Amino acid sequence: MGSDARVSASTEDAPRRARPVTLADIALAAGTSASTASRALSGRGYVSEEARARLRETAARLGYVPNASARTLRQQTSRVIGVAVSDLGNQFYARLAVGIEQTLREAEYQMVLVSDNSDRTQELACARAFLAMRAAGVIITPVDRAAASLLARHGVDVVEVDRLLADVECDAVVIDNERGGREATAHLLALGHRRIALLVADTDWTSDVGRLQGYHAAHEEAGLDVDVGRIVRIGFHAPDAERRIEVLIDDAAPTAIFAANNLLAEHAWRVLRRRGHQLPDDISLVAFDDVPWMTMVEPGITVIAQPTVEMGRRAARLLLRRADNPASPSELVCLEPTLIVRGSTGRPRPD
Amino acid sequence: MGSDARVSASTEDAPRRARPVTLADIALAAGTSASTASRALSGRGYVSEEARARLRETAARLGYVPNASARTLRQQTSRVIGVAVSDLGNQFYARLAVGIEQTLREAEYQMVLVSDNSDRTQELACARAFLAMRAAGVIITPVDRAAASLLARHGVDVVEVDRLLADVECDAVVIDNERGGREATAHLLALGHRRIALLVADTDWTSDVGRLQGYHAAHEEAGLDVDVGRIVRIGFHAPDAERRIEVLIDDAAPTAIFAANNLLAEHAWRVLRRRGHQLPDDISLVAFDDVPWMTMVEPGITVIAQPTVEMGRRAARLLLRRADNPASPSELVCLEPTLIVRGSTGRPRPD
DNA sequence: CTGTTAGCGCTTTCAG
DNA sequence: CTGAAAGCGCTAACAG
Repeated sequence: MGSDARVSASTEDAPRRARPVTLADIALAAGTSASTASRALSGRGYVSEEARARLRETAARLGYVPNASARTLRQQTSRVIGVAVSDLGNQFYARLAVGIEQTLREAEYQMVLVSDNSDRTQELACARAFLAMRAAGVIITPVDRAAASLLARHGVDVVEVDRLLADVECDAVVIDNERGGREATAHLLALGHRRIALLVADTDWTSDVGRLQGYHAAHEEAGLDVDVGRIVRIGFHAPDAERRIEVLIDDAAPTAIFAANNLLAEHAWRVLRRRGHQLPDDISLVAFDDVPWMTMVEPGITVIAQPTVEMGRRAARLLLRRADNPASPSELVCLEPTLIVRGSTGRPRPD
Repeated sequence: MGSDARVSASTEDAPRRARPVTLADIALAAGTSASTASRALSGRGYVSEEARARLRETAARLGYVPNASARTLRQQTSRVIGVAVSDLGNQFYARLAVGIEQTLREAEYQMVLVSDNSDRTQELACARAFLAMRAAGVIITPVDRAAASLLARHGVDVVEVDRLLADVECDAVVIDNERGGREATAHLLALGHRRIALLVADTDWTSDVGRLQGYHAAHEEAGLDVDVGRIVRIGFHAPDAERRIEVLIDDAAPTAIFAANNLLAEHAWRVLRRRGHQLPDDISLVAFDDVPWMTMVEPGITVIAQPTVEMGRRAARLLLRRADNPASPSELVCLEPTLIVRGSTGRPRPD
C-alpha cells in the first residue's frame, strides 16, 4: 500500500520527547509564581485579569497540559468515573456505556470503561484498578458482591446497573424484570399458549431471577401450573446453548418460547430457523431486550424492550447527585420495560 | 472476606471516607521503612525474603491499594493506554475495543476507552485527557489529524486503526479497503450487473476513499465506465439517509447496491424491504463489515468481512512492541478482508 | 491580589 | 539488604 506517503513532518521545532511543560515553566515564562499560574488556569482563587490573560496565553503558547496525577494526588480525588460492564460485544452493555458517557461528559467527568467479561476475578481486578486511580465513583453491572463491597469499604460510591447484588448500601438502576417477565408470559398465555418454554441465564442475578419470577407469576395469575421441564438455564458462553434448545423443543414440545435476554433470543431464533419451524405458526417467540436484528428478521420479534441508554444516563446521574450530596439516602431507580408486539407471536396451532 | 463488623459499623453514619492505607502505614505496621515496603511490594530492588513476606502479609491485611497517581507522578509514566473510537454503539468499534482490551489485559495495561462520536472537538478533548493522565500510548480511530498530531508532539505513541490520517509518523492497523471495495464490486460485475450503486460515507478517511477506489478499479478492470450519479455519499448520522437511498433507487435504477459500511447496509436493507424489492431478484446487495444481522435476515447478506477483533489485537500489540523498542520504525499492518457470498447477490433481472 | 511554603504517596538514589 | 532524603507537579493555607 502507499504507506510511504506518510512523511514525517517537521519535528525540528518540537524536540521529540521533551519534558512536559509544567506550571512552574509557565510561571517562569510569564514572570509570576506557580500558585498564581495554578489559580489563573484552574479558575479558583483571586487573580488579576491582567495576570490571568498573560498566563492563559503563555500556557497555550507552550502547549501546557495539566498533569492529572499531580492534581489527583494533591486533591485526593479525581474526575474519573470507572465503568465496568459484563460484555462490550453485547449491544445492551455498549448502549448502557453510551448513555453513561453522554451524561458524564456533560458534567466534565472522564469515563474509564472496562469490560470484565462476566468474570469475578476480572471484575475484582477492575475494582482494584479503579481504586488505584482514585476514581470518584464507579458504575458496574455486578457479577459478584466482592467488587462493590471492596469499593464501598474504601469509600468509593458505587452504582449498580441492570441487577442488584451488593450487600452494601449503594444506588442502583434496574428495570422491573419481574413485570417484564410477567408481561411476556401473559402475552403468550393470552394468545392461548399453555406450553411456554423459558430460556434464562443460569445466574442468580436479580435480572434473571426477576424474569423467571415473572414467568411463574403470570402462570399463577392464570391459574396454571408451571412445568419446570420447560425451563432451561443457559450460561453466558455455553457452547452447547443451541443444542440444549433443540433438546428442549424435542422433549417439551413447547408452543412458545420466552428467551429472557437478547443472546438467548438469537440462539433460539437460529435454532428455529435451522429446523424450519415457522414463526409464529409452529412456535411463538418472545425476547427480552430489543436489539436491531429483531426488527429486521421476518417476522419481527415480539420483545420486552428496555430503555437501555436511559438506564446508563440515570446511573451516571445518580453518581453525580451523590458527588454533590454524599449524605443522601441510597436510591433505587426502577424503570419500566415495554412490551412491543411484532409478528413472532400468535395463537398456538390447535392440538 | 473480612469482618462484617467494619462494614456495618461504617454504614451507620459519619466518617465514611476513611483515609486510604499508604505505604507508610504498612511500613509502620510491619516495623520497617517506606522504601523497603515499596521494594517489597513492587518487586524491584533487594529485599530479604523475610521482610518481603511480612510486608506482603501486612499489605493484604490492611487492604492496601497502591496509589496510581503517586506512582505515575513519580515515574513519569503510567500503565494506561487510551483508546478513542468513533461510535461505541456500532458493533464494529465495540469489537475493536474487545480485541484491544484482550491484548492489553494480558500485558497488564489498563485500557481507558472513550467514544468520541466522530467529533473532532471531542476527539481532541480525549487526546488532551489522555495526555493529562500521561497515558503510555493511545489507540485511535482518527477523525481528524489534530489529535494524533497533538499526542505525537508530546511524545505519546499513537496507533491508528481502521484508517490512516496522521501527518506524523505512527503505527497503524487497517484492512485493504481498496481490495475489499474491488472484490465486492467485481463480484457484482461478474454476476452481470452493470448499474451498481455505491453507498459510502462522506468522509475523506482512507477507509471510505479506499472502498470507493476499489469500486472504480473494478469497473476499470472490466472496461466499464462509472456513472457518478450512482455514487451517494452519506454522513454518519444523516437523518435523511434512507430517503436519499430511495431517491437513488428511483433515479439511477441500480440492479445492485454496494453499501460500504454496516450502517449504510442496514439503511439500504430497510429501504429495500419497505419498498418490497426482492433480494436478489429485484436488486442485489453487498455490504462491507460483517455483523450478526447479516446472517439472520433472509436471504443472508453477501459481505466483505473484516477481521475486526484481530485488528484490535494487532493495534494493541503494535503499541506494546513500541513500548519495548521506542526506536523501531513505524509499522503499517494491513489485514485482508474476505468476500463471503450469501443469498443477497445474484444475476440481474434481464432487461 | 500574589508569593512562600508545605505536602499529597510513591520511588529512587545514596549512604550505611 | 535497609533507611533517610529528595522530589515528581500540583494546590491550598497563610502571610504579605
